[in-house]
Amino acid sequence: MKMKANSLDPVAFAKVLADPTRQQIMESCCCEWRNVNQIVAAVNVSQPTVSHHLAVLREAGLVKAEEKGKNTYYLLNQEKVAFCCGQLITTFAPESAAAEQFVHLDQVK
Amino acid sequence: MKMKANSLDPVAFAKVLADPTRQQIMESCCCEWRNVNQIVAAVNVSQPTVSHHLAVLREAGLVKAEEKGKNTYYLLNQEKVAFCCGQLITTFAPESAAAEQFVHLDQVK
DNA sequence: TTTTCATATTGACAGCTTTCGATATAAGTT
DNA sequence: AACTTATATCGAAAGCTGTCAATATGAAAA
Repeated sequence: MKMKANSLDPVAFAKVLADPTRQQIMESCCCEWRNVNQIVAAVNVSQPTVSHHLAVLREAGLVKAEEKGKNTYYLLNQEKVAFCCGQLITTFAPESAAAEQFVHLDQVK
Repeated sequence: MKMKANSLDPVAFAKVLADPTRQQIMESCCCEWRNVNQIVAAVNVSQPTVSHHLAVLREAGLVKAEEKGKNTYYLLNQEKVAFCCGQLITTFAPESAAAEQFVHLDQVK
């Protein structure tokens, strides 16, 4: 059974998501590897601000980073997002229809 | 088809969740109606602080409130939580296994 | 109607967060 | 080696947020 090293508690997860710029960044690297300049072009803030947000996302394990020459490419960690959302649902919507899908996560609290 | 009056965008939803006290409050009224004193007893902050957080949750539509004599009872809106988590999943984990369950939400963006 | 109890509101303060310009770092280019 | 390009880090300013004590409100109890 695979050991899940870097988990992310529901408060920390929500804090990361609780910013519009960060959500824009997440969308922009959701499904394709994007370098910082591409992300800067997609959101309306300065390059240092984007780097700051990427650091937050990196530290939370919500994006994967890959250096390639001069560039650093980022990709959203969709599986981690899904896992954290599953945590939220089992905790705060345990009796909802949606919760059934996540029962197997078997929260240890 | 039922019109969904008060939606909640993903940033606003995350902001509400992005506080440990608020998550504790949500847990304490997740599955049973609780009055403010009961909630105060369950979390380690003052009564005004709890009232403040309950106001935030109320304004977001994430709790239902019911006055009964001197007391006000609160209950977490699990379906709304589930819906918002579904939004997060379809937006930020669209290629995950979990996303398939939420496809029917058919995001209008 | 006075008192008590439950909850909400107000005002203030401390700490955190977002943002930026300036600068550092470090890799490729000339 | 000097220059450019890509990204990260630093330091500071502005605004937001959580918290509390004090107080207001409003309903039931005495």
